[in-house]
Amino acid sequence: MSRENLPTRTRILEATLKLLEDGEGSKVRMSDIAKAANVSRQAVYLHFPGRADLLTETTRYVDQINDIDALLQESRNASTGRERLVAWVDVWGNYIPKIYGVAKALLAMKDTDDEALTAWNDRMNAVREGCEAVITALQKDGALNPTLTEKEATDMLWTVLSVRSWEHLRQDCGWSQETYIEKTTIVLERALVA
Amino acid sequence: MSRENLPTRTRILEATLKLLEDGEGSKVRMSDIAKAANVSRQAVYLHFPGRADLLTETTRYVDQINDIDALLQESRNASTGRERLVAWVDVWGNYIPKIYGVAKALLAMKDTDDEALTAWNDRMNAVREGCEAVITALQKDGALNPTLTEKEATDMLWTVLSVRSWEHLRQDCGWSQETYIEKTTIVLERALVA
DNA sequence: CAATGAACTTTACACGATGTAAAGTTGACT
DNA sequence: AGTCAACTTTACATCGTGTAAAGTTCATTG
Repeated sequence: MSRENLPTRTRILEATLKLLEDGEGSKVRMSDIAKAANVSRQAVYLHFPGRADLLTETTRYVDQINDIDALLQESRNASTGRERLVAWVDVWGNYIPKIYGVAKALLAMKDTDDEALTAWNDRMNAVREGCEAVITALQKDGALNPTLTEKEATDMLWTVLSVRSWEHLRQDCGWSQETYIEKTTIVLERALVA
Repeated sequence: MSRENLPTRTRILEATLKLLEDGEGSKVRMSDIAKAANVSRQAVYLHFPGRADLLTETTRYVDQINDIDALLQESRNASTGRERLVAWVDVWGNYIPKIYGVAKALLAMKDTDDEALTAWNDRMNAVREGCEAVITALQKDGALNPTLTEKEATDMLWTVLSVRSWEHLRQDCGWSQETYIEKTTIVLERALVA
């Protein structure tokens, strides 16, 4: 296993990621992560100040692995606003499953832990900017639903594309990822495009 | 204060409700509730087996106070499917703020506590039935967006009207309750009505 | 070749929250 | 006076996070 040769810090991040990904709602504890990374529980605290930091570093790790910047760039290439909306739903909507495990853990922490809250808000504001860019493009085309302001449209897009909505549709409603992308796109087009 | 004369069980429920309502994300503990109800912490366990039970009983208490059954009935009076959609968004959308405090606490527990999960699912399935009735009415009128099946439309409506979406729009986006109702209605009409 | 130092392990403990257990208090009703 | 129900008080078990400090291992370097 190549895993044994990785530096400890990386092994901890990988272990965290793995446990959060296939852990079905089961609460992942620091000791679980340590065990999975083959280090002592204390070693985890040697590399990360606390649980919140570990989780936020893990999201960064995921972003790095998936080269999120390149993905985001992709959706900016579309020419019309409408195409850009479709591309954005595709890019972000298909990225959610990759971060879901960590996101869920972070979301659960943000009610009690300030650092987790800040970390989560930072990431979600980045998503909001993506949404805003789409709406601006639509507006420029004169293709924005006139009953919504740009802010309202951005917020609505942001909400429908939130991790919570994805979770609801995929887990509680049993939708496949394909259906999620397809139907969400349809609904958003009708809702936002004039 | 009339509060002093109420039976202990009710006083505990009221205290729980109050704390969850104005507690700004602050975690409400059993001891906080006991203190607010003017009883010992142990007395709470005398009336409710545990935290999860207390929270679910509190939601029932809220439903009772607000006579939810009457409210739900109201939205069934509309004649056309479209009117029914609008009425439903109005009724349920305006009910969410009343349960939000308790809902949030229950949502936070459902990841770790099975009883909380069951209680929450029960309540949300009732909401889904409301959504389903709206979509069925739309379909009967031949007014349902033909690119969505009845199930998909129901799920989508359910998702947009979820507590999480309300939370996102009202807290994270800073929308007023009026804007929430108004814009959500507009978006859902465009998305679901042919 | 010893000495140093970095990276871990081991052991132990403090803290906060839920929940359990059991003995003591109070007041009404019989 | 005695009993019962509805509490209070005190104490303790459990779990997970986080802190503290001493001990081990091993590679580097003077």
